[in-house]
Amino acid sequence: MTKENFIPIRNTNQRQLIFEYLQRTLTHPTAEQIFQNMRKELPRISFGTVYRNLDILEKQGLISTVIYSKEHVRYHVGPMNHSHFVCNSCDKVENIITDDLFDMNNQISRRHNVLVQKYNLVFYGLCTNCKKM
Amino acid sequence: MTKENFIPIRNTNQRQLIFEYLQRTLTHPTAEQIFQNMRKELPRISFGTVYRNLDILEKQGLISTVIYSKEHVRYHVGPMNHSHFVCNSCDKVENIITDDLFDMNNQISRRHNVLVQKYNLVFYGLCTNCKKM
DNA sequence: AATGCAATTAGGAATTATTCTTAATTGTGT
DNA sequence: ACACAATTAAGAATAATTCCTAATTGCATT
Repeated sequence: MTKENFIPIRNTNQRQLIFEYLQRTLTHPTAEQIFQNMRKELPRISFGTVYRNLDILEKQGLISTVIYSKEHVRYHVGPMNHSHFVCNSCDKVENIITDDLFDMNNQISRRHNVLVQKYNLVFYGLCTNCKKM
Repeated sequence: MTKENFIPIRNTNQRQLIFEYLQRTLTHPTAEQIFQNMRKELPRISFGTVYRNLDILEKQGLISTVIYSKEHVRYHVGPMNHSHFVCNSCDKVENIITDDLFDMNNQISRRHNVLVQKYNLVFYGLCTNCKKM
């Protein structure tokens, strides 16, 4: 990293609080939900600040994004170490342990001569409750 | 299927031509790209018609959608029998054969007591060309 | 502790993908 | 050929995200 293209990242209160909120929440909130929650602690926060900080936190590798649907991107702390199941009927989200796929990035990288940096795997269907009905 | 909730699907020229376009194209076009291409054959087609017909074709199981990014949903003919790799640098898309994951829907269904109907798996990274630079 | 400056912020406007509304058109069963 | 419901074109409406700008703030260096 040369001096010219090094852009320092400052520790701002907004970014710190957004990260702490993501750490303590168990759901995988949307940007809208994050914005609404941050307003409790930072009444003057803006949507732009939320989006910009989510991007920065993701670039730093501190959070991951999951694309569940075309309408909503979701965020959660830490790297992606599991997948998600979304119920088509009630929109509930479940975490899915997919250890068996752990080595997939390397496999695909080798097989296709590319560099896989991450993957996004989402299952859709009916959850335990909804499939009964 | 009872008589009351049976809604007949008519064979319209627009839907037929959209489907034929998807059959002959090798890329996985976005709704915008589909719209632009259809205008060559149907100069008066509207965006609403494209979206509505893509939904209908997907419900009929004739096409599938892939969510690559929060900006763009992509469409392609037939059921999802492969995954995709998207280059973070040049946005190129490659098809990835993932036969090994074929039984995944059933496995997850059993393990989590849900009904998995489909999955969406996208890999992100650097393609053969871009990783050289 | 004060200063300088670049990174960041709030606020709101702009953009973009998608959905909705409505009157006119068209496919299909009779 | 008719009737009627499904579909269409056209454009307005909605919603998620990005962009713009002037004001603010974190931090390195006095």
